Amino acid sequence: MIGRPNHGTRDVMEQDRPDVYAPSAIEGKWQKTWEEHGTNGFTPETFKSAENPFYNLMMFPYPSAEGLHVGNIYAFTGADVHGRYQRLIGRNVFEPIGFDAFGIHSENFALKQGVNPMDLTPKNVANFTRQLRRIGGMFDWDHTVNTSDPDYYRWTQWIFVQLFKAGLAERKEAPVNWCPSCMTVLANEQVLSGLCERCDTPVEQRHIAQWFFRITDYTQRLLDNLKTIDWSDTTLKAQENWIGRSEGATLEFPVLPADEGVAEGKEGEPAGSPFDGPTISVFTTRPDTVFGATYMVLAPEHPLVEAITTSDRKLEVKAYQEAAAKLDLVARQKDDKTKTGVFTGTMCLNPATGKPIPVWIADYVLIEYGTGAIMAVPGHDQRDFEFAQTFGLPIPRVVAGPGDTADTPLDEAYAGDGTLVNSGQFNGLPWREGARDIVKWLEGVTWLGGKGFAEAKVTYRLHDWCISRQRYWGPPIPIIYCDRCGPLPVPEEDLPVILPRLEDFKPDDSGVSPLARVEEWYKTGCPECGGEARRETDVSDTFLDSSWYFLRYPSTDREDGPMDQEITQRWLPVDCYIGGEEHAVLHLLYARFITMALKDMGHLDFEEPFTKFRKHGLIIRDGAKMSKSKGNVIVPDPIIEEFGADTFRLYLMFLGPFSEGGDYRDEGIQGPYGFLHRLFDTVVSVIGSDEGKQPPDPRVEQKLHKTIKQLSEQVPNLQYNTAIAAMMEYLNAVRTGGRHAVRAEVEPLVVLVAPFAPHLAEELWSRLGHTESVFEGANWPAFDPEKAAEETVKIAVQVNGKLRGTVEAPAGTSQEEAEALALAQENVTRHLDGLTVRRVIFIPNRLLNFVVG
RNA sequence: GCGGAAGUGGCGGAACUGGUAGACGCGCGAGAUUUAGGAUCUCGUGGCUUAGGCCGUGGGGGUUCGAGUCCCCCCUUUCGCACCA
Repeated sequence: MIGRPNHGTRDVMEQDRPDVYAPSAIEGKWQKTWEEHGTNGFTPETFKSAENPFYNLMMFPYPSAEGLHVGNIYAFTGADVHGRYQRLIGRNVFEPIGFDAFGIHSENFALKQGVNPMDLTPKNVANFTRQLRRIGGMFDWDHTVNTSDPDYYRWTQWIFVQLFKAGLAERKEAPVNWCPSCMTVLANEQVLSGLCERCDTPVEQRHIAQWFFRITDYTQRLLDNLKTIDWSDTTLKAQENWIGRSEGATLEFPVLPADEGVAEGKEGEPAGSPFDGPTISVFTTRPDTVFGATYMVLAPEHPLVEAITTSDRKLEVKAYQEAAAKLDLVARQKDDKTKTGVFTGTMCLNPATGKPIPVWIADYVLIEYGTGAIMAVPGHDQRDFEFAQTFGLPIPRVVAGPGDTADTPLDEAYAGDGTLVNSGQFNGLPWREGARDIVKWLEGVTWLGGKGFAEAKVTYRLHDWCISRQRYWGPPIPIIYCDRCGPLPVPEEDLPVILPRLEDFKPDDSGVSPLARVEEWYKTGCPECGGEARRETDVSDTFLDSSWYFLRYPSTDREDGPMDQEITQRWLPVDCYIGGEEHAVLHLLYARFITMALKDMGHLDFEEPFTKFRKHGLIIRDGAKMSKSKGNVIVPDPIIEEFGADTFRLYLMFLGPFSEGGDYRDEGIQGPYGFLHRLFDTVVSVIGSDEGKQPPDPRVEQKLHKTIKQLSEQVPNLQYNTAIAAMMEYLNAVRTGGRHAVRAEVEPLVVLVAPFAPHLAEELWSRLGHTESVFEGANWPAFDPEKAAEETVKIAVQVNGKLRGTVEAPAGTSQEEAEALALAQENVTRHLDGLTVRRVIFIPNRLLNFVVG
């Protein structure tokens, strides 16, 4: 009777047969109802006054021309199940969706197709909207955003202006990552192992004046707050690593004048007094090893290089600097690259030993970390060791590991625990104490106005956020340059600065945006003096668009400000955010920073935007990530057409643990499809034949309460795959042996399945005689612990830990009774025959183990 | 190198604080029903087996009455960061 639909045709034929499950008819009907009456039960009034608000957020998609892919649907379905569950337990759930439509993705695609992103984007958004409705999400279509809409980016620009006014946006010339293929600068976060995140082109270093957000002012807070938010562990770890706190010290190494020869000081006392020349600052996490610093290295780009290079070395140093500049980051960062470098001709004093040491430049020292200079301790740092070996520099030991003496030779750097040796008065100290004491000592060794040679210091890996992009498809940075008044923010009443329509929006290698080619656009008047001025022509990073979209959703009606105070207070921060791990350090970090900054400026009263964050896994197919090049991409539309959105949703959630992802197999969808069929048949079968008079079968009822209990624990924790398995098991129990189900057995199951298969649940709920939506009229069923309790249990009987039988007994059977029952079994007694029982282990209701010898 | 996750049937995956390994589903086998079916229903399905058992959760040790689960060593896969001083 129930046929596998052949691409919908069968389904259409069966639309007139009310006893047959016809997914597309049912889903069409309910989607229409939701469209007419709203998906989530809100009116504009109840939205403002929701008593039990739950903000359920998912990561908004970039609307590609290909349409929604399975990964999107997987993520949105998992989040939607969570939202629908929250609704069934009585929360007022706000579940918005929007479009991250600005950015290089869209622009590159438009370039490739030879179309304008202004034309392409609305088409893509319309297609996404259609698909999102088709999968049955509980999306709030009255509160949607599109980052490329002037009504939205007006406020993106407003945020830029606020940051500028707060001193958190600054323009500085800095070495930046330049992607020669995308022809734009990239944030550090967008460079992966020296390659452009987007196109895998090796990234070059360029010096361009750029706008930066001072996220580093917030480093410690971004780190400390991680302890206060409920996020997936791996995501917290990734943020912690990215922020990269290192504790150590900066040490000062006085530069010896080139012509004064070498004046050795006494050990432990810097030579010369008082010293008044320049010093080289280095950052180290191992100040305890300073006695082993036998040379210094500056990054080739270090500003002191030119000043300290002796005249005889100038040519060689210059050549090295140029060679280093040419190397792209990939080549420079190769692990197995042999160490190169040149001597500057200058010596420094090691402030601990008082001895002169040579200053080199080498590309293994990076300008952007620490001070761009290091003290090299070849005995205890492998990179320094390799360098010292290459250039024949001394490699003394200053830390002795277990079993080492001060003279144990080193055949590689020793970076482990140990005690200090060859370190003057600090010999014998464990290295940690040594580090502390040496810093304290060098702090006290002063020269030049009392400044010491050391200072305890914390360094972070996190850099300021470069947000300028020399591209077209983004919000213009709202800044005006006036020769007289300097860079000024666009007055707030003049926002938005509209992105003009350009027919030629192709980026070029000039280091400026295509907007710089449009004189009538960038020429403007100075907001201060009214004189001739020029707009900033760069646009801002896409990640700025997405750093605050969740703040806008509830306030999309508001036209005179980015956020409505009252609504924001009611709905934010976000109760639960579900998204992919790939944004663990990009989007999630920026969103936290922007939220903190807005809080400090008085626009928000909280500083962490996402109270709870859960990452979802990845759907793979044939053991690999879906990609066009591998040809293993699943196009969702035909599958939804064939099996229905409910089946597709259920299948995706059933594939594996939601947090881990799953392996998509085409045939696997038959399982959930059959389950929904059987559910439909079973529920339909109780209508008319049983109007709630018949009591449920006691065994089925017990199973029902166990199932409710299990789902009530697992669904809120996103453990969907096992929750679905439990529902299948329950339905199997209801149908065991072809028995006839009764209403009380199946009605609660309709509610349990509703978050996963909302259309079918609505249909069955209505057929059961209810007039309201299941999400309005039904409550998540409660379970009765007494009814969920097992009445009889199977106790495993073991002899010496090996299973020899099981006994069935009432729950709570005593050890004596259980033993008696077990000893009545021939298979048990046979194994005890002729042996002494030394001990009996009894775990009530579970296990009985005879220990014999 | 640093940081994290994971190795269980033919496959995806279950297994709470150590307590009957393989739930649920796919696939496969047998049968029923059907004009037919890639539909539905029933039963079976880790391996070996002398049919009593034996062996089985990446490998090797250990703790325990009992280990997928705890401890030690190793192997593999995978993700994030990475010449970060």
